[in-house]
Amino acid sequence: MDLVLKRYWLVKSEPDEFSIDDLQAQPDQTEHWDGVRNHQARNFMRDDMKVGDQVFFYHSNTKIPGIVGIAEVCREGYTDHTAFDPDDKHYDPKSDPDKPRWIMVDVKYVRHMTHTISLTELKDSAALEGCPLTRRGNRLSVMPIEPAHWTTILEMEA
DNA sequence: GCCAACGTTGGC
DNA sequence: GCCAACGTTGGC
Repeated sequence: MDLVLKRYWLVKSEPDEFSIDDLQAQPDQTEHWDGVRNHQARNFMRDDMKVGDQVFFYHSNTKIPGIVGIAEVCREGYTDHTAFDPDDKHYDPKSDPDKPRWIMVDVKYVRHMTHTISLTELKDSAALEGCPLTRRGNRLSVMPIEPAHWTTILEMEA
């Protein structure tokens, strides 16, 4: 067995587009995380996200933005086919099927948080200082979470 | 390669 | 709806 440290992540979604409830409602509670069109976020999915990694599910652009649940990676990076579909919202005419530039992973629902850990609470936590999420002006839709921060956030649930 | 203009994200 | 913070694009 590989002795690999489990990694932790956070992914953002607008609940109007795709919420934690939507993920739970999938037939196998699994969905591909398509539509990421940012290179840094893409690189995380392509290079670093491994099956079994734990993922915070974050709702953005909503009344109370914050962490609403947990998912886990169940398939590692592969071509995001939506980039080739002219009818798709995230169509990228410059993406060549022979040389795909966009990548997605599959995530599986694990559970809801007992309550939303709001962005306000996250910002107020001294232990989370320096976390990419609470950094000003952060727009990354996929970001790594340090193990210590993961634990801190879980403790905020209680 | 610089940088202004423009588009998007996302909190408020 | 506003606007700050970025990322991307395109002229030069």
